[in-house]
Amino acid sequence: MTTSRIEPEAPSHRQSASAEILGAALEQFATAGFAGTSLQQIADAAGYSKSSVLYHFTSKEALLEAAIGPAVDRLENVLSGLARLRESSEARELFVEEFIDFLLEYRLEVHTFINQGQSLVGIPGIDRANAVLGGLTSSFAAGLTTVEEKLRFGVALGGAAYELVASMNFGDEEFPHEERRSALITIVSELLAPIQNRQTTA
Amino acid sequence: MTTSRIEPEAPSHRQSASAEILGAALEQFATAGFAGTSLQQIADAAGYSKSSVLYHFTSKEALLEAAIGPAVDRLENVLSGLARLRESSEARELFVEEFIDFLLEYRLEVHTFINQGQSLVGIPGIDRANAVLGGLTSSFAAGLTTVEEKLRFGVALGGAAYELVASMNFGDEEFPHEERRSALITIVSELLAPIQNRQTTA
DNA sequence: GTCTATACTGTGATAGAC
DNA sequence: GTCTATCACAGTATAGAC
Repeated sequence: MTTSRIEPEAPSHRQSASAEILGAALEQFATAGFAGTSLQQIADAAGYSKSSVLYHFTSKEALLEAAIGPAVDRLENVLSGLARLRESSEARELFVEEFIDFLLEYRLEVHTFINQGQSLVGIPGIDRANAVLGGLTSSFAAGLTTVEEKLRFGVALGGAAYELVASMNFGDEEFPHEERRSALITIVSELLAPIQNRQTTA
Repeated sequence: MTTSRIEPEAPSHRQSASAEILGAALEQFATAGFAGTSLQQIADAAGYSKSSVLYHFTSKEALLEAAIGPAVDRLENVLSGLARLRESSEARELFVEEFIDFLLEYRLEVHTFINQGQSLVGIPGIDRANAVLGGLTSSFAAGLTTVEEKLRFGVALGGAAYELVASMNFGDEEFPHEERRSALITIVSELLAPIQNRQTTA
Protein backbone atom coordinates (compact mmCIF):
# COMPACT_ATOMS: atom_id res chain seq x y z
CA MET A 1 0.00 0.00 0.00
CA THR A 2 0.91 3.63 -0.29
CA THR A 3 2.84 2.89 -3.43
CA SER A 4 5.64 5.32 -4.05
CA ARG A 5 5.47 7.55 -7.09
CA ILE A 6 9.23 7.53 -7.55
CA GLU A 7 10.33 4.87 -9.95
CA PRO A 8 13.61 3.06 -9.35
CA GLU A 9 16.43 4.19 -11.56
CA ALA A 10 16.71 2.41 -14.86
CA PRO A 11 20.09 0.75 -15.29
CA SER A 12 22.66 3.32 -16.43
CA HIS A 13 19.94 5.79 -17.39
CA ARG A 14 18.84 8.54 -15.13
CA GLN A 15 15.14 9.08 -14.56
CA SER A 16 13.55 10.79 -17.49
CA ALA A 17 14.37 14.46 -17.65
CA SER A 18 10.74 15.46 -17.23
CA ALA A 19 10.46 13.47 -14.03
CA GLU A 20 13.66 14.92 -12.61
CA ILE A 21 12.58 18.44 -13.38
CA LEU A 22 9.13 17.84 -12.00
CA GLY A 23 10.51 16.45 -8.78
CA ALA A 24 12.86 19.35 -8.28
CA ALA A 25 10.09 21.82 -9.02
CA LEU A 26 7.69 20.23 -6.58
CA GLU A 27 10.20 20.31 -3.79
CA GLN A 28 10.99 23.96 -4.42
CA PHE A 29 7.34 24.95 -4.70
CA ALA A 30 6.58 23.23 -1.42
CA THR A 31 9.39 24.84 0.53
CA ALA A 32 9.90 28.25 -1.10
CA GLY A 33 6.48 28.73 -2.65
CA PHE A 34 5.52 29.16 -6.26
CA ALA A 35 6.40 32.82 -6.48
CA GLY A 36 9.50 32.25 -4.41
CA THR A 37 10.89 29.72 -6.83
CA SER A 38 12.58 30.74 -10.08
CA LEU A 39 12.95 28.58 -13.15
CA GLN A 40 16.68 28.97 -12.69
CA GLN A 41 16.55 27.37 -9.25
CA ILE A 42 14.52 24.48 -10.57
CA ALA A 43 16.90 24.03 -13.47
CA ASP A 44 19.92 24.06 -11.18
CA ALA A 45 18.36 21.60 -8.75
CA ALA A 46 17.49 19.23 -11.57
CA GLY A 47 20.80 19.65 -13.35
CA TYR A 48 19.51 21.22 -16.55
CA SER A 49 19.38 24.68 -18.05
CA LYS A 50 16.47 27.03 -17.74
CA SER A 51 15.62 26.56 -21.39
CA SER A 52 15.49 22.81 -21.03
CA VAL A 53 12.98 23.18 -18.28
CA LEU A 54 10.85 25.32 -20.59
CA TYR A 55 11.21 22.76 -23.34
CA HIS A 56 9.61 20.06 -21.21
CA PHE A 57 7.01 22.31 -19.66
CA THR A 58 5.69 25.21 -21.65
CA SER A 59 5.59 27.61 -18.72
CA LYS A 60 6.14 27.88 -15.00
CA GLU A 61 2.41 27.56 -14.47
CA ALA A 62 2.33 24.40 -16.55
CA LEU A 63 5.03 23.04 -14.30
CA LEU A 64 2.96 23.70 -11.22
CA GLU A 65 -0.05 22.19 -12.90
CA ALA A 66 1.84 19.03 -13.73
CA ALA A 67 3.30 18.89 -10.23
CA ILE A 68 0.03 18.97 -8.31
CA GLY A 69 -2.32 17.41 -10.88
CA PRO A 70 -1.91 13.78 -9.79
CA ALA A 71 -2.51 14.71 -6.18
CA VAL A 72 -5.75 16.42 -7.07
CA ASP A 73 -6.86 13.40 -9.08
CA ARG A 74 -6.24 11.16 -6.12
CA LEU A 75 -8.01 13.51 -3.76
CA GLU A 76 -11.05 13.57 -6.02
CA ASN A 77 -11.10 9.79 -5.90
CA VAL A 78 -10.92 9.65 -2.14
CA LEU A 79 -13.71 12.13 -1.74
CA SER A 80 -16.05 10.70 -4.35
CA GLY A 81 -15.87 7.39 -2.54
CA LEU A 82 -16.80 9.20 0.65
CA ALA A 83 -19.88 10.83 -0.86
CA ARG A 84 -21.45 7.51 -1.75
CA LEU A 85 -21.01 5.99 1.67
CA ARG A 86 -21.75 8.98 3.80
CA GLU A 87 -24.10 7.37 6.29
CA SER A 88 -22.31 4.44 7.90
CA SER A 89 -19.70 4.87 10.56
CA GLU A 90 -17.43 2.29 8.92
CA ALA A 91 -17.40 4.53 5.88
CA ARG A 92 -16.02 7.28 8.06
CA GLU A 93 -13.30 5.07 9.37
CA LEU A 94 -12.40 4.17 5.84
CA PHE A 95 -12.39 7.80 4.84
CA VAL A 96 -9.98 8.70 7.60
CA GLU A 97 -7.59 5.98 6.50
CA GLU A 98 -7.74 6.97 2.88
CA PHE A 99 -7.31 10.60 3.70
CA ILE A 100 -4.26 9.96 5.85
CA ASP A 101 -2.77 7.78 3.14
CA PHE A 102 -3.40 10.53 0.66
CA LEU A 103 -1.60 13.00 2.88
CA LEU A 104 1.31 10.65 3.42
CA GLU A 105 1.73 10.06 -0.27
CA TYR A 106 1.32 13.61 -1.48
CA ARG A 107 2.60 15.75 1.32
CA LEU A 108 4.60 18.10 -0.84
CA GLU A 109 1.69 18.69 -3.16
CA VAL A 110 -0.61 19.28 -0.22
CA HIS A 111 1.84 21.72 1.26
CA THR A 112 2.10 23.80 -1.88
CA PHE A 113 -1.64 23.83 -2.24
CA ILE A 114 -2.43 24.72 1.36
CA ASN A 115 0.05 27.54 1.40
CA GLN A 116 -0.86 29.07 -1.91
CA GLY A 117 -4.32 27.91 -2.86
CA GLN A 118 -5.66 31.34 -2.15
CA SER A 119 -3.28 33.31 -4.28
CA LEU A 120 -2.93 30.98 -7.26
CA VAL A 121 -6.50 30.87 -8.47
CA GLY A 122 -6.62 30.58 -12.23
CA ILE A 123 -4.26 27.66 -12.48
CA PRO A 124 -6.53 24.71 -13.28
CA GLY A 125 -5.13 22.26 -10.76
CA ILE A 126 -5.40 24.80 -7.98
CA ASP A 127 -8.96 25.63 -8.88
CA ARG A 128 -9.89 21.97 -8.98
CA ALA A 129 -8.35 21.38 -5.58
CA ASN A 130 -10.17 24.37 -4.16
CA ALA A 131 -13.45 23.11 -5.56
CA VAL A 132 -12.91 19.61 -4.24
CA LEU A 133 -12.02 20.76 -0.77
CA GLY A 134 -14.90 23.20 -0.73
CA GLY A 135 -17.18 20.32 -1.61
CA LEU A 136 -15.67 18.16 1.10
CA THR A 137 -16.18 20.80 3.72
CA SER A 138 -19.79 21.48 2.85
CA SER A 139 -20.74 17.84 2.36
CA PHE A 140 -19.07 16.71 5.52
CA ALA A 141 -20.13 19.76 7.46
CA ALA A 142 -23.72 19.58 6.25
CA GLY A 143 -24.71 17.55 9.29
CA LEU A 144 -22.54 19.48 11.69
CA THR A 145 -24.48 22.02 13.63
CA THR A 146 -22.38 23.30 16.48
CA VAL A 147 -19.30 25.42 16.15
CA GLU A 148 -17.33 22.85 18.07
CA GLU A 149 -18.21 20.10 15.63
CA LYS A 150 -17.15 22.15 12.66
CA LEU A 151 -13.93 23.15 14.32
CA ARG A 152 -13.30 19.56 15.27
CA PHE A 153 -13.43 18.64 11.63
CA GLY A 154 -11.15 21.49 10.64
CA VAL A 155 -8.60 20.78 13.35
CA ALA A 156 -8.53 17.08 12.52
CA LEU A 157 -7.88 17.47 8.83
CA GLY A 158 -5.75 20.57 9.10
CA GLY A 159 -3.78 19.13 11.97
CA ALA A 160 -3.00 15.94 10.14
CA ALA A 161 -2.00 17.83 7.04
CA TYR A 162 0.09 20.28 8.99
CA GLU A 163 1.80 17.65 11.05
CA LEU A 164 2.89 15.73 8.00
CA VAL A 165 4.13 18.78 6.29
CA ALA A 166 5.69 21.08 8.80
CA SER A 167 6.57 19.27 12.00
CA MET A 168 10.01 18.35 10.78
CA ASN A 169 10.92 21.99 10.41
CA PHE A 170 11.89 21.99 14.05
CA GLY A 171 14.37 19.22 14.34
CA ASP A 172 12.03 16.32 14.80
CA GLU A 173 13.36 12.95 13.89
CA GLU A 174 11.61 11.08 11.15
CA PHE A 175 9.18 8.46 12.37
CA PRO A 176 8.76 5.03 10.80
CA HIS A 177 6.08 5.18 8.16
CA GLU A 178 3.68 2.60 9.56
CA GLU A 179 3.89 3.91 13.08
CA ARG A 180 3.18 7.44 11.95
CA ARG A 181 0.33 6.30 9.77
CA SER A 182 -1.47 4.33 12.46
CA ALA A 183 -0.93 7.00 15.09
CA LEU A 184 -2.43 9.64 12.83
CA ILE A 185 -5.42 7.44 12.09
CA THR A 186 -5.95 6.95 15.81
CA ILE A 187 -5.73 10.64 16.57
CA VAL A 188 -7.94 11.83 13.76
CA SER A 189 -10.53 9.15 14.42
CA GLU A 190 -10.62 10.15 18.05
CA LEU A 191 -11.10 13.77 17.09
CA LEU A 192 -14.01 12.93 14.84
CA ALA A 193 -15.57 10.36 17.17
CA PRO A 194 -18.01 12.76 18.89
CA ILE A 195 -19.37 13.71 15.49
CA GLN A 196 -19.81 10.14 14.38
CA ASN A 197 -21.50 9.12 17.59
CA ARG A 198 -24.03 11.89 17.42
CA GLN A 199 -24.86 11.20 13.80
CA THR A 200 -25.18 7.43 14.05
CA THR A 201 -27.44 7.59 17.10
CA ALA A 202 -29.66 10.38 15.76
CA MET B 1 -8.43 39.74 27.09
CA THR B 2 -7.30 39.31 23.58
CA THR B 3 -6.80 43.01 23.18
CA SER B 4 -6.89 44.10 19.59
CA ARG B 5 -3.76 45.58 18.06
CA ILE B 6 -5.74 47.85 15.74
CA GLU B 7 -6.26 51.24 17.29
CA PRO B 8 -9.53 53.07 16.71
CA GLU B 9 -9.36 55.82 14.12
CA ALA B 10 -8.41 59.18 15.43
CA PRO B 11 -11.05 61.79 14.65
CA SER B 12 -10.64 63.05 11.08
CA HIS B 13 -7.19 61.52 10.82
CA ARG B 14 -6.56 58.20 9.22
CA GLN B 15 -4.41 55.72 11.03
CA SER B 16 -0.78 56.60 10.86
CA ALA B 17 0.77 55.86 7.49
CA SER B 18 3.15 53.32 8.96
CA ALA B 19 0.34 51.37 10.52
CA GLU B 20 -1.69 51.38 7.33
CA ILE B 21 1.24 50.20 5.28
CA LEU B 22 2.12 47.56 7.83
CA GLY B 23 -1.41 46.25 7.91
CA ALA B 24 -1.63 46.02 4.15
CA ALA B 25 1.75 44.32 3.98
CA LEU B 26 0.84 41.75 6.61
CA GLU B 27 -2.35 40.81 4.83
CA GLN B 28 -0.55 40.40 1.52
CA PHE B 29 2.28 38.40 3.05
CA ALA B 30 -0.19 36.06 4.70
CA THR B 31 -2.24 35.41 1.60
CA ALA B 32 0.20 35.71 -1.31
CA GLY B 33 3.43 34.99 0.52
CA PHE B 34 6.47 37.19 0.95
CA ALA B 35 7.97 36.48 -2.45
CA GLY B 36 4.54 36.67 -4.03
CA THR B 37 3.94 40.18 -2.80
CA SER B 38 5.47 43.21 -4.48
CA LEU B 39 6.06 46.58 -2.89
CA GLN B 40 3.75 47.98 -5.54
CA GLN B 41 0.89 45.79 -4.37
CA ILE B 42 1.45 46.82 -0.78
CA ALA B 43 1.60 50.47 -1.76
CA ASP B 44 -1.60 50.22 -3.77
CA ALA B 45 -3.45 48.39 -1.02
CA ALA B 46 -2.38 50.99 1.52
CA GLY B 47 -3.04 53.95 -0.75
CA TYR B 48 0.52 55.22 -1.04
CA SER B 49 3.28 55.09 -3.58
CA LYS B 50 6.00 52.51 -3.66
CA SER B 51 8.57 55.06 -2.58
CA SER B 52 6.52 56.10 0.41
CA VAL B 53 6.49 52.54 1.58
CA LEU B 54 10.27 52.49 1.35
CA TYR B 55 10.48 55.71 3.29
CA HIS B 56 8.68 54.21 6.27
CA PHE B 57 10.44 50.87 6.04
CA THR B 58 13.92 50.72 4.67
CA SER B 59 13.41 47.52 2.70
CA LYS B 60 10.92 44.80 1.98
CA GLU B 61 12.62 42.59 4.52
CA ALA B 62 12.35 45.30 7.15
CA LEU B 63 8.65 45.43 6.41
CA LEU B 64 8.30 41.72 7.06
CA GLU B 65 10.37 42.04 10.19
CA ALA B 66 8.13 44.79 11.52
CA ALA B 67 5.03 42.85 10.57
CA ILE B 68 5.82 39.68 12.46
CA GLY B 69 8.00 41.04 15.26
CA PRO B 70 5.24 41.71 17.79
CA ALA B 71 3.82 38.25 17.25
CA VAL B 72 7.17 36.67 18.00
CA ASP B 73 7.52 38.77 21.14
CA ARG B 74 4.18 37.59 22.35
CA LEU B 75 4.96 34.00 21.52
CA GLU B 76 8.17 34.18 23.48
CA ASN B 77 6.19 35.44 26.45
CA VAL B 78 3.67 32.65 26.28
CA LEU B 79 6.34 30.00 26.06
CA SER B 80 8.60 31.37 28.76
CA GLY B 81 5.66 31.21 31.14
CA LEU B 82 5.19 27.61 30.17
CA ALA B 83 8.77 26.65 30.94
CA ARG B 84 8.51 27.76 34.53
CA LEU B 85 5.34 25.84 35.25
CA ARG B 86 5.98 22.71 33.34
CA GLU B 87 4.99 20.21 35.95
CA SER B 88 1.44 20.89 37.02
CA SER B 89 -1.55 19.99 34.89
CA GLU B 90 -3.19 23.35 35.58
CA ALA B 91 -0.17 24.95 34.00
CA ARG B 92 -0.88 22.97 30.88
CA GLU B 93 -4.46 24.13 30.81
CA LEU B 94 -3.26 27.67 31.11
CA PHE B 95 -0.77 27.14 28.35
CA VAL B 96 -3.45 25.88 26.00
CA GLU B 97 -5.56 28.94 26.66
CA GLU B 98 -2.71 31.32 26.16
CA PHE B 99 -1.62 29.59 23.02
CA ILE B 100 -5.10 29.70 21.51
CA ASP B 101 -5.39 33.36 22.41
CA PHE B 102 -2.07 33.98 20.77
CA LEU B 103 -3.25 32.27 17.60
CA LEU B 104 -6.51 34.17 17.59
CA GLU B 105 -4.77 37.47 17.98
CA TYR B 106 -1.94 36.95 15.52
CA ARG B 107 -3.36 34.64 12.92
CA LEU B 108 -1.99 36.49 9.94
CA GLU B 109 1.49 36.58 11.40
CA VAL B 110 1.32 32.91 12.24
CA HIS B 111 0.17 32.14 8.75
CA THR B 112 3.03 33.97 7.11
CA PHE B 113 5.47 32.31 9.42
CA ILE B 114 4.14 28.79 9.03
CA ASN B 115 4.09 29.04 5.27
CA GLN B 116 7.46 30.58 4.81
CA GLY B 117 9.51 29.99 7.91
CA GLN B 118 11.60 27.48 6.04
CA SER B 119 12.52 29.67 3.12
CA LEU B 120 13.00 33.00 4.87
CA VAL B 121 15.80 32.16 7.23
CA GLY B 122 18.09 35.12 7.70
CA ILE B 123 15.36 37.59 8.53
CA PRO B 124 15.71 38.11 12.27
CA GLY B 125 12.06 37.76 13.21
CA ILE B 126 11.78 34.54 11.27
CA ASP B 127 14.87 33.12 12.88
CA ARG B 128 13.63 34.05 16.32
CA ALA B 129 10.30 32.40 15.66
CA ASN B 130 12.01 29.28 14.39
CA ALA B 131 14.18 29.14 17.49
CA VAL B 132 11.25 29.67 19.83
CA LEU B 133 9.16 26.99 18.21
CA GLY B 134 12.07 24.62 18.11
CA GLY B 135 12.50 25.20 21.83
CA LEU B 136 8.83 24.63 22.45
CA THR B 137 8.85 21.37 20.57
CA SER B 138 11.85 19.97 22.33
CA SER B 139 10.89 21.19 25.81
CA PHE B 140 7.36 19.96 25.53
CA ALA B 141 8.31 16.82 23.69
CA ALA B 142 11.10 15.97 26.12
CA GLY B 143 8.76 13.82 28.16
CA LEU B 144 6.97 12.39 25.17
CA THR B 145 8.21 8.97 24.31
CA THR B 146 5.85 7.33 21.87
CA VAL B 147 5.32 8.41 18.31
CA GLU B 148 1.64 8.85 19.00
CA GLU B 149 2.28 11.29 21.82
CA LYS B 150 4.56 13.41 19.70
CA LEU B 151 2.13 13.40 16.83
CA ARG B 152 -0.67 14.27 19.20
CA PHE B 153 1.20 17.38 20.18
CA GLY B 154 1.89 18.31 16.57
CA VAL B 155 -1.65 17.74 15.42
CA ALA B 156 -3.08 19.74 18.30
CA LEU B 157 -0.97 22.81 17.80
CA GLY B 158 -0.79 22.59 14.05
CA GLY B 159 -4.45 21.86 13.75
CA ALA B 160 -5.45 24.82 15.85
CA ALA B 161 -3.15 27.09 13.91
CA TYR B 162 -4.29 25.74 10.60
CA GLU B 163 -7.95 25.94 11.48
CA LEU B 164 -7.71 29.56 12.44
CA VAL B 165 -5.83 30.43 9.36
CA ALA B 166 -7.13 28.42 6.46
CA SER B 167 -10.56 26.99 7.17
CA MET B 168 -12.32 30.02 5.86
CA ASN B 169 -10.79 29.53 2.45
CA PHE B 170 -13.61 27.17 1.63
CA GLY B 171 -16.69 29.19 2.25
CA ASP B 172 -17.04 28.69 5.96
CA GLU B 173 -19.00 31.29 7.79
CA GLU B 174 -17.20 33.23 10.45
CA PHE B 175 -17.86 32.01 13.95
CA PRO B 176 -18.39 34.24 16.99
CA HIS B 177 -15.09 34.90 18.66
CA GLU B 178 -15.86 33.52 22.12
CA GLU B 179 -17.51 30.41 20.78
CA ARG B 180 -14.56 29.65 18.54
CA ARG B 181 -12.12 30.30 21.32
CA SER B 182 -13.73 28.00 23.85
CA ALA B 183 -14.32 25.26 21.29
CA LEU B 184 -10.66 25.31 20.29
CA ILE B 185 -9.57 25.16 23.91
CA THR B 186 -11.80 22.16 24.45
CA ILE B 187 -10.53 20.35 21.39
CA VAL B 188 -6.85 20.98 21.99
CA SER B 189 -7.10 20.10 25.66
CA GLU B 190 -8.79 16.85 24.75
CA LEU B 191 -6.06 16.06 22.27
CA LEU B 192 -3.36 16.65 24.86
CA ALA B 193 -5.20 14.93 27.71
CA PRO B 194 -3.58 11.50 27.28
CA ILE B 195 -0.19 13.12 27.53
CA GLN B 196 -1.07 15.04 30.67
CA ASN B 197 -2.58 12.03 32.34
CA ARG B 198 0.42 9.88 31.73
CA GLN B 199 2.82 12.53 32.97
CA THR B 200 0.93 13.51 36.11
CA THR B 201 0.48 9.92 37.20
CA ALA B 202 4.04 8.88 36.41
C1' DG C 1 6.34 62.79 4.32
C1' DT C 2 5.05 61.93 -0.12
C1' DC C 3 5.82 61.93 -4.73
C1' DT C 4 8.19 61.27 -9.76
C1' DA C 5 12.05 59.72 -12.15
C1' DT C 6 15.56 56.60 -12.66
C1' DA C 7 19.07 52.78 -12.02
C1' DC C 8 19.86 48.16 -11.81
C1' DT C 9 18.96 43.39 -11.18
C1' DG C 10 16.66 39.17 -12.01
C1' DT C 11 12.58 37.17 -13.95
C1' DG C 12 9.75 34.30 -17.48
C1' DA C 13 9.85 33.39 -22.07
C1' DT C 14 11.47 33.02 -27.27
C1' DA C 15 14.71 32.10 -31.15
C1' DG C 16 17.99 29.56 -33.01
C1' DA C 17 22.65 26.92 -33.02
C1' DC C 18 24.17 22.32 -32.15
C1' DG D 1 16.67 17.47 -26.38
C1' DT D 2 19.77 20.60 -24.65
C1' DC D 3 22.13 24.61 -24.85
C1' DT D 4 23.52 30.04 -25.44
C1' DA D 5 21.90 34.45 -26.51
C1' DT D 6 18.56 37.69 -26.21
C1' DC D 7 14.14 40.17 -25.17
C1' DA D 8 10.69 42.69 -22.66
C1' DC D 9 9.29 43.32 -18.24
C1' DA D 10 8.62 43.61 -13.10
C1' DG D 11 11.12 43.77 -9.08
C1' DT D 12 13.78 46.41 -5.27
C1' DA D 13 15.99 50.32 -4.17
C1' DT D 14 17.96 55.30 -4.61
C1' DA D 15 18.02 60.39 -5.70
C1' DG D 16 15.93 64.40 -5.59
C1' DA D 17 11.80 67.74 -6.40
C1' DC D 18 8.05 69.48 -3.76
